[in-house]
Amino acid sequence: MPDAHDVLFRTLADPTRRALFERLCREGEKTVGALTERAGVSQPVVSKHLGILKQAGLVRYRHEGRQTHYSAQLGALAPLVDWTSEMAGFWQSRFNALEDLLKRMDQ
Amino acid sequence: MPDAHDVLFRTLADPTRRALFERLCREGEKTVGALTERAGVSQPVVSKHLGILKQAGLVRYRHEGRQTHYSAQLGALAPLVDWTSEMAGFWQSRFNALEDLLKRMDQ
DNA sequence: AATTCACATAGCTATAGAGCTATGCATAGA
DNA sequence: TCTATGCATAGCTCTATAGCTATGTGAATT
Repeated sequence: MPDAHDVLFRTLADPTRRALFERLCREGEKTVGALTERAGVSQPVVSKHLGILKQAGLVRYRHEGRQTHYSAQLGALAPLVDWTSEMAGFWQSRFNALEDLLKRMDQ
Repeated sequence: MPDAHDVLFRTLADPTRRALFERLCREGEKTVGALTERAGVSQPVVSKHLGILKQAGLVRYRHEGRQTHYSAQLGALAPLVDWTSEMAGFWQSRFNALEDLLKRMDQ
């Protein structure tokens, strides 16, 4: 079973899907129809991508009559943020370790 | 042609490839042989993934005799950080520190 | 009640790419 | 020079999935 990073990276790796998420982040809540207009793909494809984004926790929806309004769920990006910070942290600590070593050798 | 985000997300979406990058971040420079030992896939597959990571700018290598030493190139994560920051505007402050760090360390 | 509309689901095709084995190409060592 | 080693490349197979059209479902409209 894939971990949280896996789901997020895989979900956001598709350009069409990421573009949908970006639009929801930038422009706020949108209906499926509104998203389909500028998505460059058919409505079923948009629905499918939204379903995948939903499963990843990146979006949520709200029914209003026969329309479905989707919106971004930004909190879901946290694992991605953490992962990136962690990688940067390891890098930095090794850099510092090297600095310390060089300082000690300098004496 | 795919943009920088596309390349990064696609490159890091594969678990095997991301694990290789993580190991290089955590443990520093490694030879292909050392990476292959714990990768769970064959050596050619490791080489292929390293090639893709290289193309994405996430790693670099150095030849030493018949060995190739790979290491993480963390600066390449900057576009990912930027994208995330942009999407999650209200987390911006939490990320400025990391962004600055990456900028200073980017070679 | 019948029709139209908004979206979801089903089922299919085609392609991308992750894995394998076999082999090539240097370099190190005998 | 001949063999062994470390890695890269070639060529293949197989699975995952992004896209499509057709159809289902439920709400609004007449």
